[in-house]
Amino acid sequence: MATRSLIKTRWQKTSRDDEILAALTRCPLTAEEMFKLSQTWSQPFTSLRRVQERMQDLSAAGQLQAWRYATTGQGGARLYYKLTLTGYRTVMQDDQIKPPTKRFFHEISPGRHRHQRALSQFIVQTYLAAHVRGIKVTDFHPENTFRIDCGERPLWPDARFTLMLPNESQFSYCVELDNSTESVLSHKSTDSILSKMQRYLIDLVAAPQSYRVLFPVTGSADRLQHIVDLARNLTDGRSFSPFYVVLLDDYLAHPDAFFRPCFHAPQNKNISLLRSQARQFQVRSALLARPAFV
DNA sequence: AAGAGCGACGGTCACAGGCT
DNA sequence: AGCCTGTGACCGTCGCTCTT
Repeated sequence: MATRSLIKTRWQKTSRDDEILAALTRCPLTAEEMFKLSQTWSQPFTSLRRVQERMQDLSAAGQLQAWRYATTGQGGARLYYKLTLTGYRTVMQDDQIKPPTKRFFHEISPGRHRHQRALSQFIVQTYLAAHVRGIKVTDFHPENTFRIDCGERPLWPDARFTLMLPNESQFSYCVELDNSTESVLSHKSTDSILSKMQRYLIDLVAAPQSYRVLFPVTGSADRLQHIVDLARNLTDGRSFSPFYVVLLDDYLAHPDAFFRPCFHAPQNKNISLLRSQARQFQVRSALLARPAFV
């Protein structure tokens, strides 16, 4: 038998290791989240235990590093894994490449744990939802790596990605995870939801490729309603709004998340993201010459 | 104390590649 | 062809840590 100490000193990369490393370029993940995500791979893991073991082996090989989430759930604190610089260079196949952000390989500060956990769950679910419908997720930008210049201060979405449907139509999204830590309506704060929506609307007028902004909400249904109401006020009188709001728990509840009526937009309650968007896409194509917003 | 996550360890099985 | 070796996947158990 191959002992673990041998693996530590002589690590051999498998195709599954490539998937693990690639997944961690998108966001930090726990073993449980990696197990879920692996169901979209050609060789899914068959047990959580095995995922933990492999992540441990990769850590011993210097490819990953683990820290504990300050959880409030039952049982011990979960580990979350991030790439090391070595691991990042392995997956990018470039031994000179620089980190995408300053803190990309650093421990997450405790104040960000809830936000990060929710964002990672959202991203994993997005890949699962795409997988069950044969949709490809392309052009993925992790948190703080996609800059949108608009107005006096740039926007840095929590994630940015494109969905490519089997019929080759494409939809792009920015993600703004709402942890109820920012005020919804504040004309002073540049981090308020209002300020972000205004800046997205400015950018969408000039953007060469249209996109939607998703607001997964970890808080209450009231919070969700406040955000939907704000979007309605901002886009009142227009045929559609680029903002889609969803309770994170609803989004995570079923693998077919894109086609379940769990999203809320100013013009409609309980709609599915892709069914409604595919319809809008046809309308938009016909009216492309007309400016869309503001 | 109970429950959950995880590290460490020892084991089996399958497969690939090298050697005789 | 048969054997040996190395490796990855997988399984079960034990003990530790942490939270409720």
